[in-house]
Amino acid sequence: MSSRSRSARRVVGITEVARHAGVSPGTVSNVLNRPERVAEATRLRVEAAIAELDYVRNSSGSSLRSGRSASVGLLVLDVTNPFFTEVARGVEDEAAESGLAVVLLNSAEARERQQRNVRLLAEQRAAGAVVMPVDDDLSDLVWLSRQGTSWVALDRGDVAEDVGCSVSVDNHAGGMAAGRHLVGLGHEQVTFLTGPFAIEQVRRRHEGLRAAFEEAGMDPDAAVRVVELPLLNPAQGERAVDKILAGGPRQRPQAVFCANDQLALGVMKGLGRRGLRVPDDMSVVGYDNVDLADLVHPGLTTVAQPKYALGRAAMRLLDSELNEAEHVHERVLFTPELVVRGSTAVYRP
Amino acid sequence: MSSRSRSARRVVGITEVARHAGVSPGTVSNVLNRPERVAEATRLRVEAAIAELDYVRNSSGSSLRSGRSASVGLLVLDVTNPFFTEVARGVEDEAAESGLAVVLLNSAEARERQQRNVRLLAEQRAAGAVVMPVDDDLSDLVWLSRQGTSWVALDRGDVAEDVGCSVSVDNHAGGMAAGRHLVGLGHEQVTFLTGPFAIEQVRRRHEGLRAAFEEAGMDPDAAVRVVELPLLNPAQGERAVDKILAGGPRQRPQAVFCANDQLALGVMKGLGRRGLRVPDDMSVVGYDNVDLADLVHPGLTTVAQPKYALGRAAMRLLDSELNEAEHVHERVLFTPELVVRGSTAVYRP
DNA sequence: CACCCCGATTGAAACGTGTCAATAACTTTC
DNA sequence: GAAAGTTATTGACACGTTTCAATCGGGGTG
Repeated sequence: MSSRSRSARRVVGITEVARHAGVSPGTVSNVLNRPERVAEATRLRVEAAIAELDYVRNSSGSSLRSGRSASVGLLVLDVTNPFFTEVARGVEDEAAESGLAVVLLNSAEARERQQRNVRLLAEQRAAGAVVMPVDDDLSDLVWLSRQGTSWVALDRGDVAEDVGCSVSVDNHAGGMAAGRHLVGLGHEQVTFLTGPFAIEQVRRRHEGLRAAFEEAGMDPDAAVRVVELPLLNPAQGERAVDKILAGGPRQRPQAVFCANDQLALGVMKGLGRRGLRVPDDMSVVGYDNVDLADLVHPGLTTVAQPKYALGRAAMRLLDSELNEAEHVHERVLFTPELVVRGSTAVYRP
Repeated sequence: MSSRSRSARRVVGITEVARHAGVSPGTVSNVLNRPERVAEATRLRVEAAIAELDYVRNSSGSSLRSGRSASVGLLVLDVTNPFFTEVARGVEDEAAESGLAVVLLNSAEARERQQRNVRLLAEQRAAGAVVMPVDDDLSDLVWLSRQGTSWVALDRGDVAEDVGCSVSVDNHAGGMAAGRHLVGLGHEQVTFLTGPFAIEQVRRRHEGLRAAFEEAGMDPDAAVRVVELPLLNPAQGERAVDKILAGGPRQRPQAVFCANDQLALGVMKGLGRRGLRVPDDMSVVGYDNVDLADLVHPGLTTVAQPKYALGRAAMRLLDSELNEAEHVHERVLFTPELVVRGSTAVYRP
């Protein structure tokens, strides 16, 4: 005997419920969607039938009919990155309140996977999407809106307003906050450790950092050195320590500003392995304020992004775009905040 | 002028493609689903029409017709937990190879949300699901299979084989590995810091830990003390340090075994804040081997779970269940591995 | 009592796809 | 060149839902 019992009872549809309650399918549909239009007595009868037959609505039917499904996609760059998972929580909570289902899709930082996911959303006739694009090329998304699925870009402030909505954090301000903090501590030689400059966010952080030095009357070209890495993960950060220290103790920077906490944590580990102490021998600043920034020792000074709020705002924006008849694209900008912990200290030559 | 251009061109269907290519809709369907049945020439003609009209299939139509959708759900306990996100990667990669779309749903450790998500899967007529259940009560899942959606339980080895498939890691062996390690280092007083014992996994780890002491000829009741917490997160771990140290230096345990890395990292922080050094004053062992276990200082000794492999195996199992005509539920068990880092050391009274 | 009105319900049509039996076109064989 | 066989294509229908114009029934009004 097989252990599957699925075919025992065929899944029931709206018509069977209707027959069972002695009404027409249309009435059942009304009970489900606009209960106020149906008389108390019949409503109760239908609800009883629904319960008795254990009817569960078939969303394929609905969305076939309406042309749209009631779910929104959330395209994240990387499911394993804590930054994105916090954002996901925000999106989910807000969506739940609007009665929308969230399907989380992972682009794994790969353009080709993003494209596949966008296509999937189009095939499912998703109502909308919250997207963190893998790079500056938004043509996939433009195509998506032509297919009738609206979207909101997340963490990408440079989206033109005639293309789509966006919610992001002021990266220039973030870089500047970090820079001012380091300048205030007396640092004069800083390395900016970053991912590819093709990513707009890190470019802006870099500019902000330089602006802080300029503001203090220092020459940013002399003060800020850049080390560019292909990926923003801890292993890369650890390996990059060699490059940071290259040139011997003479030219060693006094502080490292990392484009991301993962990178910063890797750097801290790499420094420790080489016998350098943080912050005595070198200060380290991260970006994002992931949970673990507070767990390492010393705690990581970092630029905090309002991750959860970011997610909520994006979803709220999307929701209003879905409901407004005439929508004008909007741009929402959050301001990040520096969180000072133990990984930065006054520079003592 | 509105900035939305969506209604510019109605989304095209299979019939319009057919007309454009001068064939019947059925032929277009064949081109999409069984291209070998259609003659080369017509196939090319249809493909040209598809490209020209930028046709994208409507999955609502397909799944309405077939009764099942081509996507599988992945129900995780907590999107923010690195353990689950690694598993998610495994599931996604395997699913991509089988041509299945993965929708990731978050139960947020809440029974009520799990229920909502299960219902959502039923409404979408999902082909299957990989589920990490919130607790021992699997009635939601039994209901789900009655609705025709098969599932594989993840990380829950006690699922009866007549109920469903499961893929899990041997928690008893994991607890035992940690225990043997601590015994070997000479520890005689260990605290097991854990989440609710209602969770089967942590019960088994506890048993394994005790078994290791028993094996060494020691009395587990005397050697192992249990501190139970409501949740398994870093903040809880940090706060629990008070309980661990309660009773003064005399009765202080020599080591702490945590049911989870997050907890262990919190404990390490809490200990550091109280001026206790790891591993000199106390050894700490975690469970999971998340990325960050290797980034803190000292590195966290922990029981590694094959997270990615776990996800892949679960998805593979689900896929075979979906394709086999006669399926017999299966149970797959992985063995965890102890990773020794700097957080544990020989006990020196 | 005829009329109208109004709320509640119905019936039919449509959404886009997949299936399958039936047909058409074409090839081979004698 | 006709019959038999093979391959390619068609046409119609079903899936479950929603919508909307049409209908029904009952109560109030003139």
